[in-house]
Amino acid sequence: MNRTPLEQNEQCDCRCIHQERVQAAKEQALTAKDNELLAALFKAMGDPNRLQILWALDQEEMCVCDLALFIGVSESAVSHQLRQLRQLQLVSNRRQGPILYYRLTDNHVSSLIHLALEHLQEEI
Amino acid sequence: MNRTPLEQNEQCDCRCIHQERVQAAKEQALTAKDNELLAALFKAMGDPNRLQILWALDQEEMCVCDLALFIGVSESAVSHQLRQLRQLQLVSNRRQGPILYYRLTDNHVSSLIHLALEHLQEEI
DNA sequence: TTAATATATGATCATTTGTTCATATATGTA
DNA sequence: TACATATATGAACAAATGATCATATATTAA
Repeated sequence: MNRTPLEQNEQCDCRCIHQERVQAAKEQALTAKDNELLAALFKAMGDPNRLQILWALDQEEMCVCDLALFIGVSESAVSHQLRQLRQLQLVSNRRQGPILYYRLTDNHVSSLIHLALEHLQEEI
Repeated sequence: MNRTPLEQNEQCDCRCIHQERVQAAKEQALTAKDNELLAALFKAMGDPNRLQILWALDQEEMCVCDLALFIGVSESAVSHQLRQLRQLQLVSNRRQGPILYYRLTDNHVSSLIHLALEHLQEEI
């Protein structure tokens, strides 16, 4: 085929384009920023270890050591993952002496996981 | 620190472990399989281009050419992404002559996206 | 202050990912 | 049949990812 990628507004009258559908899709599309943010959110939840962390924190707050033991990786690895989750504001922590207790920032993540879980269970 | 990762059932009495929390987390944990499947689902939704595809298909079925034009990448790239989404059964297609029209397999994906979007909007 | 604990962070590296390019397959038409 | 169109697929490669290791920081206790 060997074609260069099409520009956003370029039309191509030599292909099976449904121009009106593309146009409608563009009009109803998420903003670039929203799309990026949404994708980042799903991506953060899309790693097995991070998902285990989120699932565990949905039940009870835990410290880094607990989480490391729970999911079976080093504390450093957990800490790196928690940083990502913190940056996306999916988790928060409170300090009690030297220990940081992590928890879910709000219940949105929990809702998403449970909704997705329903999807899985209907699937099979 | 320089420690080897802890095994699933290994205890460590020299750290800040809350043994009962770890135990509870293990008891309530998702099965390994469910965790993997869930993560795979979120991961699939966690790429900007795939998310745009899913969002567009939530409105109307579209062919590969349409999608390529819509998100501004090559048809080959779209086809590769659609394969992933197909393998996870997030999208399905119907053939009409030489053209494959893609659509969302069910409305779960749509629900997930909209729920996540609410999360974003409350966030800001 | 010194030492120990709990966590964070930077560098490194192997693996994974997403795109492109080239090619293959499938359908329709002349 | 031959040819064009629509899509799929495999190889290759750059970029992103996630873990580990070594080290740094923060808190507490001696």
